[in-house]
Amino acid sequence: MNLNVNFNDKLPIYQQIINQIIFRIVSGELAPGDEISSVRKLAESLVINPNTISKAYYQLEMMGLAEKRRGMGTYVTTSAVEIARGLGTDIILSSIDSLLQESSTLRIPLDDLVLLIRKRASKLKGGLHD
Amino acid sequence: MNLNVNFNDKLPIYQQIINQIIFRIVSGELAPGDEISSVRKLAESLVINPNTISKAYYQLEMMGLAEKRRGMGTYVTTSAVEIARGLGTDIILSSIDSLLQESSTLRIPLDDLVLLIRKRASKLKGGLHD
Amino acid sequence: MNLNVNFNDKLPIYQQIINQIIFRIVSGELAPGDEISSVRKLAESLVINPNTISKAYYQLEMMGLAEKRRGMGTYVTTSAVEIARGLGTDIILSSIDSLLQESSTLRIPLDDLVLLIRKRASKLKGGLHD
Amino acid sequence: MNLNVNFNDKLPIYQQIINQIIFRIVSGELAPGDEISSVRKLAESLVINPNTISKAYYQLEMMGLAEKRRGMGTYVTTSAVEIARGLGTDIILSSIDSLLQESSTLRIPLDDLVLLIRKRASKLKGGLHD
DNA sequence: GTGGTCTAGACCACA
DNA sequence: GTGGTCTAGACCACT
Repeated sequence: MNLNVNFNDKLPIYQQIINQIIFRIVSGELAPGDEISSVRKLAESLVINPNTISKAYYQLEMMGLAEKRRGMGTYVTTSAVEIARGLGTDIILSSIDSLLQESSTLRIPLDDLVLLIRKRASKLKGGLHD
Repeated sequence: MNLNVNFNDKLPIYQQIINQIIFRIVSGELAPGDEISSVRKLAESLVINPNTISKAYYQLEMMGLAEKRRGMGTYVTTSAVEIARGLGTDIILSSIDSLLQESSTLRIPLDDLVLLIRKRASKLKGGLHD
Repeated sequence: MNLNVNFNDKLPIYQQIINQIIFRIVSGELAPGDEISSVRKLAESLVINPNTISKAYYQLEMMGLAEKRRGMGTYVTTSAVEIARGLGTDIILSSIDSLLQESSTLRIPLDDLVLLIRKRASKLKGGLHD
Repeated sequence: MNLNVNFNDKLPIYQQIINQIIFRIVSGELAPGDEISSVRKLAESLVINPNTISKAYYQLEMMGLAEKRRGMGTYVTTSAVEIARGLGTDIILSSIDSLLQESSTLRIPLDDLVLLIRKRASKLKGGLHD
C-alpha cells in the first residue's frame, strides 16, 4: 500500500497511518470493498509493532471507514468514500475557523491573511521540492 | 481577563493560556504595566490546576512578556507589545502551516482553500445566520 | 437452503450455520434423508470460506444430525429430529440465559422484561408497521 | 469502585469492566461529573494490566460515557446516564428480537416462551443464592 | 499524580 | 492465514 511513517513527527504513528488511509480513500486509491494490508504485513513493511497498526485499524473501523472480517482481513466499507470526504472537510473547516479567530484577534485583514497563506504555500512547496 | 480553555483541544491548556495572553497583548486589551490575573484567581475561575497556570506564566516570563514583582503579582512588561507581535505572527504562521498540510493531505487545491476561507470568513462576520 | 450469515454477529459463522440447520431440522424444513447443500455450493452461495462450512458440517456429524455418504454428499440422519429438538431447546435456553443476564445487569425487573417481550412480539407479528 | 473481573469468563476483561461501569452509571452509583478510578489504581486493585483498563476507558469515551482530562483523570460525562440507558435498551431489544425469531422457528408459542423464561429466571436466581 | 504512545511477545478463536 | 486479547514494561507530555 506504500504507506510511510515518520518517527520524528509529533503526530502519533497510528494517526499518521489513519490519515494516509483516509487520504487514499478520498483519492480513490483505496476503493470500497478493497482489502487493506493485513495488520502483520503492514507492521512488517513499516517496521512497526502490529499493535500500533491494530490501533489505527480499530479507529478506522470506529469511523465507519473499514470493517474487519474475522479471520479474513480488513476491508474498505461501501460508505467509506463519503465518510472520509466529510471527515476531511470537518477537520479543514474547524482549522479555518480557529485560524480566522486568531487573525481577527491580531486585527489582520482577511486579504493580508490570504496573502500570507499563499506566500506560505509557495514556500512549503519549494521546501519540499514538490 | 475573560480567558477560556478547551479541555478537548489538542493544544495543551498551558499553551492555550499563553496564546490567549499573547493575543490580548497584541490587541491592546492587555497593556504594558497591566497586572495579569493572579495564579490562584485564574486557576479558580477556569477550574484548572494552579500548576498549569504557573507553567504558562513562567513561560510568559521567559519570553519577556511578563514579569513577577515580589508580593505584588505578575505584570505585562514594557517590551511586551513588540515581542508579542512577533510571537502572534509565529502562532498564525504555524496555524497556516498545519492548515496547508491538512488540505494537501486531502488534495484540496490552494485556490479552493482560499475560497473556502473567504466563504467561512463572511459567514463568521455575518454572525449566527448559519 | 436459504441460509444466511451475519458477519457482524458476535456468533462465529460456523456456529450460525449449525444453529440454522438445527432449526430447519426441528421445523421440518429439512427432513431425515434429505441432502444438505454441498460444502462447495453453500460456500459459494454464502461467499464464505469452504473450510468454515466443513467445520460446521463436521460438528453436525459429531452431533449425530448429519452423515456423510462417500461420493454422494451429506444427509440428514434418521435420528436427527429428536436430537435437534433437544439442541434447539438448548440454544433457546442459552439465549434466554444471556437475555436474563443482560436485563439483570440493567436492573430491569422480570415482569418488565416479559412486557417488553410481548410488546416486541406483537410488533414483529404485525409486520413492518413500526 | 468495587469492580470485579472473572478471568474464566468468555467475555473479555475490558468488556466486563465496560459493562460494570455502564451498570453503575444506570444505577446511579456513578453520577455525571464523578471521577472514575484512575487507570493505574484500578489496574492495581484488579491485578490487571493497565493497558487493559485503558482499552475499556477508551471505549467508554468513544461511547460518550466518559471523558478524559489530561493529567487529571477520567470522569463520567453529563450525558452518560441517558446514553447508558439507551445502550442497555438497544442491547436488550436486539437480544429479544433474536430470541423471538429462534422460538418462532421452533414453533414455540409466545406463552410457552414466557413460561420458559420465568422458570429459567427463578432457576438462575436460585443458583446464585440471590 | 494523570493518560498517551509504543514495543515485544504471548496465546486464542476464526476462516 | 486473519484479527482479538492480554501482559510487562518503557518513555512521554500534561496537571
